[in-house]
Amino acid sequence: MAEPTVHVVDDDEAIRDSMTLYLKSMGLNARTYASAEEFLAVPEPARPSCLVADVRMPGMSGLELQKLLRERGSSMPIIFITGHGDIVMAVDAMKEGASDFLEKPLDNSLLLERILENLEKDADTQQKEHRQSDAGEHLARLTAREREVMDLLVEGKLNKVIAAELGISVRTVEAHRARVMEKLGARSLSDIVRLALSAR
Amino acid sequence: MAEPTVHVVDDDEAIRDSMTLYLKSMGLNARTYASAEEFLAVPEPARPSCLVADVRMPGMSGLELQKLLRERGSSMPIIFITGHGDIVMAVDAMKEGASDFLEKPLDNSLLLERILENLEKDADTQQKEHRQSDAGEHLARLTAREREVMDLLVEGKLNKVIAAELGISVRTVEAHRARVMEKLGARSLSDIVRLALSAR
DNA sequence: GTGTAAATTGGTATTTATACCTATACAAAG
DNA sequence: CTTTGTATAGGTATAAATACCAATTTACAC
Repeated sequence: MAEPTVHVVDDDEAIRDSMTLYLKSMGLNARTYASAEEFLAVPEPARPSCLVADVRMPGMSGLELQKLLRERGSSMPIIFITGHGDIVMAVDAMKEGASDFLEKPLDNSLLLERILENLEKDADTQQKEHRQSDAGEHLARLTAREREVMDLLVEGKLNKVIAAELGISVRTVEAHRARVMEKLGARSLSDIVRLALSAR
Repeated sequence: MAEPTVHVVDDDEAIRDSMTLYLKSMGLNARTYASAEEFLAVPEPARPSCLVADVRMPGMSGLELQKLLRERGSSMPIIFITGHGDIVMAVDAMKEGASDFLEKPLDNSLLLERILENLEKDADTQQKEHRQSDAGEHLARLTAREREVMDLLVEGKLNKVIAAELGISVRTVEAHRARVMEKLGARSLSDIVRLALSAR
């Protein structure tokens, strides 16, 4: 597993510096960005990661950054920090999937605790996503016809039923079925079913 | 599906009355409770339901009520309302799985909107939970031996392999397998696999 | 056009699973 | 003691899947 990293996005240089100093003193990898735009400009960080972002910043706000990341499909945990937040803002952020919402002035040990929680959670998330994308890649290797046959197979239909539904011979279904098993590295029907279910 | 119902828990009678009046005028079923204790005293409400609870109340607080319900395994959506809340309180509630956190004075149309969202979401949740408990009940009907056979079956093993592993004849495995299919109402192996996976 | 991947179909033999049937042994519950 | 449920095992016949083999057609890219 890659080195866990904390990504700090805040327009206030003093905060960036002190936070980085603190996190590094606690043995954590930390990177800083002066704006949401700067964070988005770098290649997607390796996981497990945790984003610590100010809500109010010149340019793109922390909440807009969150929205963009989620649309982009990133599930990176986000801890918001704010000097002048209110309940509505906090609740909205949480509903959009923020992990936490802390007020300045920051309690460093509290922040660290939350960061560690989220790094751990993200490691699990990453594993799960990895399994899913593995399954997805395997499925992507199937041709359209093979995929059709597999879907019907997963529904529990017999080769002869599949053949009838697709208007082809049982022999052809058998051929496709064998190819599906081979491409997916499955040794039994239950492997196929599990793979199909885990991929969605 | 049962009638969707809103459960209002607030110690302020004026708020209970006005909210009930409003919700009923909008065609919703509403029940009121003067305290968390009173809500807990009644039998668990039918779903889909949505709980609207004040945070600060004499006796048990709204947040304590939420904690208790979650421990009890209830997934009922909860909308908190509060007159003197702060960010920490709201964030904690959201992290514990609250659906929303609104401040008094309440905007009735906003509240209604959130309630409707949550009733809809709860209908889905209920369906999902129903399927899961169905699966669980079916599995509970199996004898220990049948369950053993089923587990190996789900792992993709052939009858003869199962027979060897359990030290019994293939015939017996076939008998158990047939009983499993019958008890679970499964028409194919993939039904079994799906059921086994959805039950955990 | 030529080549490649995909989809299609067939033969044969073997292995598995299924659908019926019956039957014995044992333990717990009535 | 009898009944019920469970686990065990077998017979027979059919249906289905698998493991090998080989072949034709079609569509798309180079």
